[in-house]
Amino acid sequence: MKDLLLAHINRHISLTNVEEEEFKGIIAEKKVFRKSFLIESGVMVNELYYVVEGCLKAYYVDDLGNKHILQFAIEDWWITDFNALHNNIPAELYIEAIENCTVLAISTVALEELYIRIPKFERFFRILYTNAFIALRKRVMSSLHRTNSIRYLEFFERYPNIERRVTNYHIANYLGITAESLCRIRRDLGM
Amino acid sequence: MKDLLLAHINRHISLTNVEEEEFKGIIAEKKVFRKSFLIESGVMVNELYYVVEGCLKAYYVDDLGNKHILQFAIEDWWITDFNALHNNIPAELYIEAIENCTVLAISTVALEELYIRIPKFERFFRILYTNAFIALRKRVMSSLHRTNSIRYLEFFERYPNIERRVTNYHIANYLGITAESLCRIRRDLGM
DNA sequence: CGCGACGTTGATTTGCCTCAACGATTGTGG
DNA sequence: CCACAATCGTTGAGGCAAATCAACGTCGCG
Repeated sequence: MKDLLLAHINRHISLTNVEEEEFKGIIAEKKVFRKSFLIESGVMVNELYYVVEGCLKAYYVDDLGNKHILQFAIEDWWITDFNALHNNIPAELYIEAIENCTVLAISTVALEELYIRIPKFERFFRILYTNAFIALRKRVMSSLHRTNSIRYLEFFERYPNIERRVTNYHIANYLGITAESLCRIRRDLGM
Repeated sequence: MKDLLLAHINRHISLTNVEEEEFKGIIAEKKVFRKSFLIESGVMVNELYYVVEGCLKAYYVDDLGNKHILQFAIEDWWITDFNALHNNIPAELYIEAIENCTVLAISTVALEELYIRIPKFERFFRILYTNAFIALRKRVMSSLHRTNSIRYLEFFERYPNIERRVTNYHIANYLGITAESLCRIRRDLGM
């Protein structure tokens, strides 16, 4: 269970057995059932989540009550309300399970202490956030300057394993277009 | 000159005089004149740039030859082709000076060595990339789910000091809309 | 001076949203 | 296990916001 996460981490840094054990001490397994929430708007956030199994979505609700999906997460992905977590402000996002999930929760307070004892973790998260930043820049390029049809195809390249696990409505929402438009795009693409 | 950068870094970590001197050793001052390039598409990238003075833009050119501005940078901002830098692939972006600039160049090879000697820098860049990631998520939310008029106003909140330094054409391009549309938005807002 | 970059306005087109309807599928409670 | 409700995918009609295309005045610069 926690080994999946350790393998993920060891792709970027090398941990000794002692360090692995110490890290295991600050992570806790959580089950989240379909339609229930890991984070709800307004709460304080102090954990980062790594998905071991299942599928979740992060969305916010605007002034008009419309939901907007910002991120999906499946196995081997990270999710939380990063803005709330790092700036110690109440969550703006809802993080809801689309399937029954198993996640590993990491308390940032414990993580901060760990950074001091084992700076290698600082390195790991530097690399992780750098990669996340780069991936988001690609998404900005895609969302601003490409047709919706191409953006739909790019979605599948980026999330090849999500297609059958979320509805088209979800994908349309993530792309910022209506479900009807997405349906017509799919028709025109012969899908 | 380099003190501006050290002050920037010391907002997140505390460096001793010795560490500051060591860091100064891996940064080099560069002048970039208006309309000249810090990075051009196709070249290999091995430096990160901190802007001491001036204004630059990062853009890419699509298959149809259209430019798309991804980022501006002014004093106290960082800029480079992060994807090319971190994945050791040729640059996709052009980084061009809009004004005559002074930047500080940090070689990532030297930086990697510094991370090992002084892990505090790993911490600094972890925090820097985390903040950049969070800021980009806000931009994604803005670009996908808000009207162009609101996005234009949000641009000024985010870049309050850029308004008089770049043309409306640049801003429109950054927002992914046409200059004509932006002009009409400005008219309707009474600007 | 003359050229090019920039900002602005108008006319037309177009892609997407909105609203509405309906069949298929899934889920749920009696 | 069936009946009914909710969700999902799909299609059509109509409208709107922004793109496109075109034109023109202003400004700064070589």
